[in-house]
Amino acid sequence: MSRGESSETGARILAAAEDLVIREGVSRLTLDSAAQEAGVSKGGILYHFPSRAALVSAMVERFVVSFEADLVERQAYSKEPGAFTRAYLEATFDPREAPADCREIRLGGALLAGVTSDPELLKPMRERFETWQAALEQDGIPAEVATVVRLAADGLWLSDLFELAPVSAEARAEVRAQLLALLERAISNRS
Amino acid sequence: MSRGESSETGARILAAAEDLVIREGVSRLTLDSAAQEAGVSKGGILYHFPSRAALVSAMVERFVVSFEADLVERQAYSKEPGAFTRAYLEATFDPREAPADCREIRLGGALLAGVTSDPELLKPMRERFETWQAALEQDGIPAEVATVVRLAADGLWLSDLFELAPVSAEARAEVRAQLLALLERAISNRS
DNA sequence: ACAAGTATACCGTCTGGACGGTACAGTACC
DNA sequence: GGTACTGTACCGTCCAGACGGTATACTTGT
Repeated sequence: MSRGESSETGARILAAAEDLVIREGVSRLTLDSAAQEAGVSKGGILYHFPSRAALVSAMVERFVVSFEADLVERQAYSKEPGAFTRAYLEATFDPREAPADCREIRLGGALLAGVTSDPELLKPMRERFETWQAALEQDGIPAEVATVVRLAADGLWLSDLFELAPVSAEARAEVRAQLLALLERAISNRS
Repeated sequence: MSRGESSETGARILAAAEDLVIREGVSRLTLDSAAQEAGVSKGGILYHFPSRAALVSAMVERFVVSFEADLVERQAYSKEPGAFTRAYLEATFDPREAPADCREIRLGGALLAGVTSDPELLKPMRERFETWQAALEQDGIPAEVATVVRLAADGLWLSDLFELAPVSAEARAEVRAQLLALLERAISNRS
């Protein structure tokens, strides 16, 4: 289907497209603008990604895989109860790429927002969320506690994305502590 | 700027546009499609809303006002601590228009997703969120508890909107109970 | 009372630009 | 001689917005 990021130029195109999407949103991502951003011709883009949709799809895929990797890393293969829930919480509250604009997080939202026209493009993201939710429910703590943590984390993401009353750094730390306390309580209370 | 919904036809256009957006997303809202849906000509639309952006903007405004009214109604002017937080929680978990697909909630998300191209259109929504967040922080309970509730509610909204591992009705009730318990604990523990 | 003028509420066509995608000829490197 | 492009030219579609027109109601001067 698409040569994608297997090649050097393909990866550069993808990265440039991501920059563009983060800066201006998916709706402003055109083949021409992406070509310009990547320093490549339009033909060059279509050589690597057979259509605009394929390009967007590759971005979604990459985003999902990246967050997934973050989760795995944080969990560090711990099997303790609540480990996955904690990883999810921390991955959202203290993103890896803290520097300034938190590229990855913003990208996800821009993508999320931009692909509503074509539900097919959201499919990989939907599938991952289902997987994560399932993992949360099997995390050795009550499912409703894990779900509360997940929803709050997702809510934080939402507020960051669209800048809907974003939570300040201090408040964020307090909220994080509150959720961790909830988590600890659930761990020590389990039967 | 726009005659808007002050007239009968203006309101009909707005309602028709909302239906269209809920069904197909903002990207599919064109002047032509809206005209057809409303049983009005394209010129007729532009008479009431001077541009497509004005139409979308009116929808955002209406959505925000509607949710706001829901909050006020649920709060019923109670001044008890946690009243606003509880109202926010319940407005999200048990939407007024329960029937089927919950029109209002879906509309908000479709709008949210669709207006990323023009950040200006989100402004009224941003302002409201700031107001609500401020109210939550002044609700007579610790701000971090109120914020956790808000974030979880927003997270639920997000998951519904994009169908990202949506929470089942039973799980939703349990999560709601969990958050209410957190709220009650905060109320009884306040100094 | 009645013509003339004016404002309101639309209708429907046209245009110009943006964009996705195609086609293809050419280039440079390995 | 194939792989990896560049560059240009072009097609078809979609769509916002402009614009000229129309029908009806309401006002105003006489």
